[in-house]
Amino acid sequence: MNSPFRNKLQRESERLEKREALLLAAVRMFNTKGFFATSLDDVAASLKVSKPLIYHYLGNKDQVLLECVTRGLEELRRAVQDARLIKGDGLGRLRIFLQKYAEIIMEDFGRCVIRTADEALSKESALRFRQLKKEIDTEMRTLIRAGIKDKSIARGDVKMIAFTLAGALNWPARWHNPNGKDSARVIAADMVDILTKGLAAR
Amino acid sequence: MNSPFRNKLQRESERLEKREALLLAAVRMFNTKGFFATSLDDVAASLKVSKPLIYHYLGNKDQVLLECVTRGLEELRRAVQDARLIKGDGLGRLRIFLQKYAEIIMEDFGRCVIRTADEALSKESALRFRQLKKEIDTEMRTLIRAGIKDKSIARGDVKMIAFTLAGALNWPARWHNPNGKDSARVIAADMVDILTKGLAAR
DNA sequence: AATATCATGTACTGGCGAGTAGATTGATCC
DNA sequence: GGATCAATCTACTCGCCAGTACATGATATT
Repeated sequence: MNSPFRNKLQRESERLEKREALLLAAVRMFNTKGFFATSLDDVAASLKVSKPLIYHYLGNKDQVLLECVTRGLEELRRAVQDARLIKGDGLGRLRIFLQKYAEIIMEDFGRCVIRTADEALSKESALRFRQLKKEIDTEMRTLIRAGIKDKSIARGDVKMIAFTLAGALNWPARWHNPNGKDSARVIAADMVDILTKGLAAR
Repeated sequence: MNSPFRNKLQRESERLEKREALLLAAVRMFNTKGFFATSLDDVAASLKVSKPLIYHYLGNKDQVLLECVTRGLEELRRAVQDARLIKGDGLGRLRIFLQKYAEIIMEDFGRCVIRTADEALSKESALRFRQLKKEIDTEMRTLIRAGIKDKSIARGDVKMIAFTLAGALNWPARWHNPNGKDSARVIAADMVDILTKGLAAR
């Protein structure tokens, strides 16, 4: 059951669990109070441990933030790659992706991606951060182009389309309350619908 | 011409000019480096003056930021109020507003409104900040509702429509380079078009 | 001419927070 | 059973930066 003696595997997984808990506490605090207004002492205190423990498990503040955003971007990349494998026309595939994208953006790590500005990271980390974001953007544009090609998406400037969509879907990272009653899924679906059909009455 | 002797009026206007220059230097630096990464010493140094001068003309850091965002929000409010006076159907009026909104968001003070998170301000200032934003949001929703009523805008959840539009139009505050070749007007027009017509081919 | 007001600078204080040194305890390994 | 390693703490250093005290020269006011 719950013996105080652990074998190697248990210790390993316990370590990971602690690491995870620290990272999660950090990202949540970054999201609610903002990166600069959050001290590592705060994060540590919220779990009733001391700051050096964060350095032990996660490294310095820059590394912590980089890992947070990398996780978020990893999820987004998975989403975009999944979308490519789906059957259906370009618009359909894009819609699936957008839905997933918006949902991720309302989760802990995804939200952090949006709320994090380059200045928060060290030069090298910021570079990496931009690279990863660029990847997502590129993939997204590919999806849009495919839709235009198969005529399911209206012709237009692909870059502007991508920015417009991303902007709209990123915004919930700022206002959505994860503890509120509005489900991320419904919000995402609503937004995707508005974006797909447009404002104008048909 | 340029005598070293000034009369009262000239002194007054010179004072305002200096104040303005300081505020502009501040908001630009906030926008490029981020509020927290910008020290008032930095701002002062960029104009080759000393920090206490900023306190003399503008007050403390919180007041500086509050004035920046208030200016941006003031412009936005003017835009929304102008839109109400225009002739035409709801969609037409909304489009005019959205265009103007996006353009403001790509200017110094407008951009600052979007880039500023509540945590950057003192409690009281943040409260005021939220109030002003709320006003814009309310007005915007009124515009949308009018469009739905006169059937120029497709039916839908007004709140979600407002958020989606605002999100899309806010995003350039993060990526648009004011020194780049892309004109704010064209970008704004493109985005408004995409949002109005939607992705789906007709 | 004396005095108040404004513009501006130099030089300081005080606090916060990132990051580190080093101690302690306990478990693991040989 | 000593040597190593992991987990954790306390207690520091050091630099940055908001904000202030105070000086000084210039103008304006009467």
